[in-house]
Amino acid sequence: MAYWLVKSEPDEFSIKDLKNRPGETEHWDGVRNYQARNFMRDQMKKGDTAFFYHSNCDEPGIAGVIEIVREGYPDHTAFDPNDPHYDTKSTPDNPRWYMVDVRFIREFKRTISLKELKSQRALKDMQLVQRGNRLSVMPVTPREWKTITEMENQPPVAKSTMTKRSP
DNA sequence: GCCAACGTTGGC
DNA sequence: GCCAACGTTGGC
Repeated sequence: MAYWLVKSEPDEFSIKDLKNRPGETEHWDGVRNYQARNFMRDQMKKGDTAFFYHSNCDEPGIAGVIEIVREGYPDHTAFDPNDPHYDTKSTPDNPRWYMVDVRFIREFKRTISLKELKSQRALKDMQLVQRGNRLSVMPVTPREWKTITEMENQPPVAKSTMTKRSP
């Protein structure tokens, strides 16, 4: 089983929104980047798990875990002229964009913030924390996965607060 | 095939 | 809202 990370803006679609969907399942549509598409179309497998990352919000970071329940198939939102992700170059006969179906597994007890991920030496090579990274679907190594899931149970304590004295 | 212009992402 | 870092587009 492979590990992944997928990004979504919580104002548009959050991990809570996924949990509230029928069957806690939804298709991951709207990806319009070739590298991300290739991952979904070619490499994501049923049973793979992924981190649900909240981007472009107050506290960017990983909010929980989801599972791939259906492998890559054409993203029909690209065929819909009324959809914001409509693409005239994608047709049912020759689809350009793909999506997968995902199911909610669990929400982390706390969001593991991007800031915290960046501060972890073990994650310094992770694609997510590299400068200028904009990819919305990316692989996560088993080691990175383990590191991050363990971080959930180790609430970050800022050094500045550790040295503070009680009044 | 080069590259400038443009559009988007996403942290801050 | 700003802007750096990208990806895409299209003229040549």
